[in-house]
Amino acid sequence: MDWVYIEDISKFIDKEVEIRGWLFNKRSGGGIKFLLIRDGTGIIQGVATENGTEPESFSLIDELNQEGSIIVKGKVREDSRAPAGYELAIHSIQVVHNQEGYPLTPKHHGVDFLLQNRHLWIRSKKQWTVLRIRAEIIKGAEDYLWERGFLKMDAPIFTPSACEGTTTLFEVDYFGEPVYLSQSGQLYNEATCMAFGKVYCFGPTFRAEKSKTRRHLTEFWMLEPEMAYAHLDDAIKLAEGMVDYVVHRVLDKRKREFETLERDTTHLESIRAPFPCIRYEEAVKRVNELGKSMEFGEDFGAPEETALAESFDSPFMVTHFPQGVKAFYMRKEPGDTGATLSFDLLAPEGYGEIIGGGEREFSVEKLKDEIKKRDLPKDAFGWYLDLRKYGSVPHSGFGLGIERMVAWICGIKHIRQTIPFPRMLGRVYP
RNA sequence: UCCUCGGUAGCUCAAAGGAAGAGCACCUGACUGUUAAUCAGGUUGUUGCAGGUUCGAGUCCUGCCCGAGGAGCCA
Repeated sequence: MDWVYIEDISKFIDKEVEIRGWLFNKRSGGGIKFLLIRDGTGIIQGVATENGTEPESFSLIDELNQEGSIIVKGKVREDSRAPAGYELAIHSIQVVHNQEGYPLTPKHHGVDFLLQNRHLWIRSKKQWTVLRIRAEIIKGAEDYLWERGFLKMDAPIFTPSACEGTTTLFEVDYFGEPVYLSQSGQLYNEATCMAFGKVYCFGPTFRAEKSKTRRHLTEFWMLEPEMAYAHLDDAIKLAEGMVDYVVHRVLDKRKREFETLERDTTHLESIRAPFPCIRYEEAVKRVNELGKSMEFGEDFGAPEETALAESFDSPFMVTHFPQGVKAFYMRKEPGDTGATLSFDLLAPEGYGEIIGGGEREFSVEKLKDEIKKRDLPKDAFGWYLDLRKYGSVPHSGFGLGIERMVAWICGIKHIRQTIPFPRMLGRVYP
């Protein structure tokens, strides 16, 4: 008898199969018992009857508890009364492990309780679904880059100093020396892209900001491509092309998951690159027209960003931010406008900034000036300045926040549900 | 760091100064097509911690702890 996975069950109609999984829920109707069995790839309803099931297995069902691990043998059949259209006529059940008292009952629970039980919560339908979509989003984004000749070059997590200087860092004792957990792979990407042309890194990044909102984690995953000999326009094209590709691929490959989430995907389906693109000055003007007040030179606050995003029905870009709101390595716009060759890509529906990027400063003198102006520790940037001393070229790239992307695509309000184990202010368990 | 809200049974919540309750989970029983199954019965308490006011505090006051939403900052 073949051990099969539930996601493949439609290929085994009228066949005898074995499913190895866990009891998701059960209902009993006297002489007939319904088991919802999950195996990590899906959920199927198993039906046990007095006539069709071994007597020992049949009576054993009464003692089975939620999330007990079981190996079930039976025959697959189509039945419109079953939740997924297929069900398993159970012949026998082998109990691998059974224990009562599973904390997460199929009822409502509070946020704190669920987060304390995150290691179990990820078994529940909605969390499981979101994390499957997350995996597909990551694979899609990486495939998109590989198909375009990008190589994955991992950036270090221990770093000697800040990439952007302004945000708070987690300090770690490194054999007596202070080092910091990476807040971006950006600077290292610039080195690897001068060696390999087109690269990306994908890893966790850490921000010790005391942010307590639905858009923030202290540990989140960022996908950062970087291209040598590329300008702002090239980075923008890559970013919007990637978002377009990933959205449609996920809609195509994870249709069933979106049905489970009851996510209305009509606006996602209509997304087509290129996206609307406005300069920072225009965005500020627009925000003020929308009734939020905002000065030129400021970055967008959350309410301003949301108002702006609501005036578009697709993802859109804001370009040429002033120097003050962007990192020291962002290249200045030629012609002394005070703007940088930068862009943010914002998701609609109030999900905010999911991509930030631009063209990097490649003149060693201008970069030195900027480091001095911002009072950054210049010794730590020696190697970085070397990149401009030896074979410096224009180069561009961006960083994509995976969790915000997942939240937007899944229509999830809080980013904590878009990563298996969220790290937040005051929460590092489990 | 600041603002707002909250902490009562394993879970979700009610009890507006006067006998601590309900639903779910769990246990017992009924039911051969259930969809968070349903129905009947049963078990479940240091009301976050410390102090105060009062004849009497889950309820009012003070301090602390923990959590949630938001701001700033950011992806």
